[in-house]
Amino acid sequence: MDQFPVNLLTSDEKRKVINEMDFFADKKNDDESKIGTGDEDDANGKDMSAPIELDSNVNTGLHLLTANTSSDQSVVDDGISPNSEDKRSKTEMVVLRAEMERMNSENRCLKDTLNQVRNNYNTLQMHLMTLMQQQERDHLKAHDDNGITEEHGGKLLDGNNKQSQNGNGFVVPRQFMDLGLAADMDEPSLSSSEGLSCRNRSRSPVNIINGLSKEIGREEISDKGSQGWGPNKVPRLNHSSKSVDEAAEATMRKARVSVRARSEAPMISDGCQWRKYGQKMAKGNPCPRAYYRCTMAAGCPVRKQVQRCAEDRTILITTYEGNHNHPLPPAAMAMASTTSSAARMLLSGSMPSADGLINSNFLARTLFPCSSSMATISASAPFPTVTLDLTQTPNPLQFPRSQTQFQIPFANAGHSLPSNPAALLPQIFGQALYNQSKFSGLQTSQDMEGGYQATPSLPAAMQQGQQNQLTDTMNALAADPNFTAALTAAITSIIGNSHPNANNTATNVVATTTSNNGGSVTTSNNNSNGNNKVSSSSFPVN
DNA sequence: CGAGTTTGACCTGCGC
DNA sequence: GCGCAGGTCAAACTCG
Repeated sequence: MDQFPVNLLTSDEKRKVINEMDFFADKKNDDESKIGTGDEDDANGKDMSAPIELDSNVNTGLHLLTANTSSDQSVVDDGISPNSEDKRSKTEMVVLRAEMERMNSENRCLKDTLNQVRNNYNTLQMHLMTLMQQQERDHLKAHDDNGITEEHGGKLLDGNNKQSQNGNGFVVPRQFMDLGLAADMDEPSLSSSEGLSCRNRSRSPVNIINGLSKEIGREEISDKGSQGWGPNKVPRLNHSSKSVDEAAEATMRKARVSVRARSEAPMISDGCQWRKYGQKMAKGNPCPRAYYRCTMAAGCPVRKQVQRCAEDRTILITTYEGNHNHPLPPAAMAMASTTSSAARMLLSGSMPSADGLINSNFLARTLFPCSSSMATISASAPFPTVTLDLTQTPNPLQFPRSQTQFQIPFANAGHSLPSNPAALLPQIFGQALYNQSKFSGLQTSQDMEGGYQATPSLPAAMQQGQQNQLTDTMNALAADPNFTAALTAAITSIIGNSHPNANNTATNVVATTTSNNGGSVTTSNNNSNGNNKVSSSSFPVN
């Protein structure tokens, strides 16, 4: 392994030892694999599993290499042979120290990567909101200018247009960028004045809410916001003292994320615990609509409605509202972050305006760049609603390469869809946002603490190809089946060390088996919260 | 016995 | 003001 190149050097070249170990380790692996300690030049994941072996093999390896081997080593042996035990142990110390250093740097690198992915996601999400608002303004301006700039943005906003291709021939969600973002498209840096001004124009949550109230033309921050959803009656009675945060939350609760998925099961498993509090016959649908409330924490405002589609009763429509007020297990976080992100994006885009259709296509392309029909936004609904249609299973081959790789962790069980189809959504969200960053050249992490260093000795190259390396890193990570578990553990440690329901929920998800037969997602749920009983008896389906 | 479900009554907003 | 529809409440009920 890494000790091999060290043997080529004498003790007074220790400094070079450390440097060269990282560079030559991979190339030397082929030779080393014959000895039995080497790994292929694979991703970091394999290296990460190596240290234990390495520690126990260091001495042996050194001896083998110095004493037993072949012509390549003879020269080295000549150099080392006069050494005393002392010198040899020093060399081993150097090896071990360097190895530890390398491991530390890898750990740091992985941490940085994780942090960067997370920060990128958040930053891009913020930026996306800003861009949507700017796009809306630009579009309105284009309307005022009687179509002068329509070619730039308007035509591409056509809901039926296809993915545009750039000069390189790869498919780019061009609409995404053309929504008032031409400048950013050309200038691959957010540090441009355009980007800064764009950023400066971002609305605070308060402004978003205020704007929404005006744009929607009705009092979104009305008493009703908390009226219906409050698990207790306190908000109902406390009208005048509503804080801005409460108002914001009320507005957020207005936004809905609807997930359509084929499922014979009465309810999709999303990692949360729900309690049914009502059922109603909805107009125009022979199937009753069930109302559930999140019971993972007292007072959690999140509700969901579950209803079969009237046209195709194999389709289950689950509509989420609100944000959880408690830590979530990873499985639940998937859906929670999805609904939260979608709601935020939705609310920042003033759906009910005339631009609803535009933003609908915009978000649809964002979510599902290869399908224009998988995500729609209803501007006519009483509340702004994002509908994510998972019944039209996208062909994984149609996804951009990196996007497909985001499904890899879920495909471990041999399915092309995750056990919880909705769990795929945040990946899509994140990937879509990441795609935007790639295509628009957003660089949001240069100012991160310590920067992103995949290779400690290549700091300059990192700035240049940060996104590419991030892509590579993420691809490598995604290809590693251990990454999901590691990421889950990391996220879990971030959002809260011990959530009482984490294990339970995770178990539920694991117990949920999903098969994907020609786009039909069949879910059998072994979860023990009793929702199956409710729903199976409630829905006149099956 | 507690947790969860069922179901009719009730509340609220909206359109006419 | 009235009726309708969506949403919630809460007592009764079921189940393990």
